[in-house]
Amino acid sequence: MPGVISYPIEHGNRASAGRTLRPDEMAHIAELPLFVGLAPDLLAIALAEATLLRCQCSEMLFHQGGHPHFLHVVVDGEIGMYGIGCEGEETVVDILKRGDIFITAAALTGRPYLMSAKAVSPARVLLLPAERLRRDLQAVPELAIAIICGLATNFRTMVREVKQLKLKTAAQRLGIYILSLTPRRSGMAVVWLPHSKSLIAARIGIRPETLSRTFCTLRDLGVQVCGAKIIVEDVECLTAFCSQDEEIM
Amino acid sequence: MPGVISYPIEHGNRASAGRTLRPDEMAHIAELPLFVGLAPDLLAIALAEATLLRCQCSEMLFHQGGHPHFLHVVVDGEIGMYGIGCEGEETVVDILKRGDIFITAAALTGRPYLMSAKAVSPARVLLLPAERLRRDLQAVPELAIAIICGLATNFRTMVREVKQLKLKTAAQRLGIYILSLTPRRSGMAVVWLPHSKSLIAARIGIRPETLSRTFCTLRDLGVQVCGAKIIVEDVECLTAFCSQDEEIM
DNA sequence: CACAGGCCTTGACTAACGTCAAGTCGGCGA
DNA sequence: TCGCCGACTTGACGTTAGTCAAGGCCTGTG
Repeated sequence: MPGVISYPIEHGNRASAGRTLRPDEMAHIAELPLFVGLAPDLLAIALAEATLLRCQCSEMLFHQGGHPHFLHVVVDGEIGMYGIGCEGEETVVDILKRGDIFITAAALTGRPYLMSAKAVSPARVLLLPAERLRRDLQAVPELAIAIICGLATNFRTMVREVKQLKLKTAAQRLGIYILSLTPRRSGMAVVWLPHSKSLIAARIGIRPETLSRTFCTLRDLGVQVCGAKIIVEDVECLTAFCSQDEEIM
Repeated sequence: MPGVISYPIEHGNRASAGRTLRPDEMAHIAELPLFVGLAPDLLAIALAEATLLRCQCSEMLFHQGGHPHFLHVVVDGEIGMYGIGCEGEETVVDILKRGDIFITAAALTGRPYLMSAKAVSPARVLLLPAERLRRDLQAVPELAIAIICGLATNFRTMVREVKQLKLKTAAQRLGIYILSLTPRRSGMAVVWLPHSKSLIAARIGIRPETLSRTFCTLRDLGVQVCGAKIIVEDVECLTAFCSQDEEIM
């Protein structure tokens, strides 16, 4: 598994993983969806033992199978969640961005990580000690509810993922991915791929070779590819091809 | 979509969905993992407006796209969670049994159902009004934590599902399914399929025809099929074939 | 400038799984 | 008992995506 086990340090398992927070960081963190609406004193409780981890691009945060000690929150940048197969095959289960909480499930239940995490851009990640958090949840109902909402959102993302994998073709999944990059609901759209094509391939569950070919398939539907720039001539046409109902898919 | 849209009543959307609880039912419900450890007075709060829904086999509980009004908890029997594609193709995302909570995510966030629910055996389902529950979560931290644990477990189930779909072949997924039916970790095992083969096929994401053929593939690994009875000659051999690490897969 | 190393693309081939169409088997009601 | 229906199996074939190999293109580096 090249590139995967070559990082010896698992931040998720280090007690001294990050630094304590500076005031400006504190302010930046208070604006995260998880914490907005939380009274300043409750925020202080929640962040009392929190630290901030700075990651370089492609740095591993932790490995599948390891044991969690922190709840992670993405403050900046993007984190890829990888599933690793028995022969070291990697697949990308999700790519998280600012505000997303991850491994809530592992951290709160004490079960081992089901996924590995790797920064796919330079990133900063807030670490909340799991044991402390479990106590805070009892004391701060608002925090518990925020965690529930985060977890609920993550759960729904996974359900969509399962449905897509079972009910859509590769071309449809790619189309859905492209559509997720544009706010436009009709007419023409120009989008830029935010990741390398191999990462996107792993994200939608195909090989890079297949991704190339799948882009060719979409060309007949008015999707032009030029490097990382994608021109969708008719968003509605692509939406129809993907049979995409945003709300429930 | 035969059999799916033919049930006009959506219990999930009816205010008078079930009956209030009898004492014996109350006791049966108090033993659910969601509620054990909850003090009797807190349990009374949580169940104050709860009702019990009795479902016949293959009765629809609600449809994908609908709007949730209740948190559902399986008290008895089994509930299939179905994803429905644009042409009416059905796939089974999960099959829930006693103790499992479902559509927590939809009920608590107020978003539409991502899945349809259908009883796959006669079943009883506890309905907790969503609005009431949201208030209770504030008042009863123990309840919030129980909900978090339930959601976390559900989330991890979905992550496993995604990893399996992306990293395992149909034969491996079937093997993993069979292994999930036996507590044995080595030697010989006899298991009985708890569902029809077409349901199992939808569960692991293949067609019924492919399931038949896949059973033939597993025969070479010492898996004998006789109706619903499955004999696994060597559990470890099958486990190795599936590259199955229970903990993290 | 040459060159190495990624990343992406393309082609030829293969494997896995789906589709369509019979056909079998067992259960159940008239 | 008969006949029907639904669930399952089997065969033939098609489609989709994976595999392997080669080559292009860009970028960073000596």
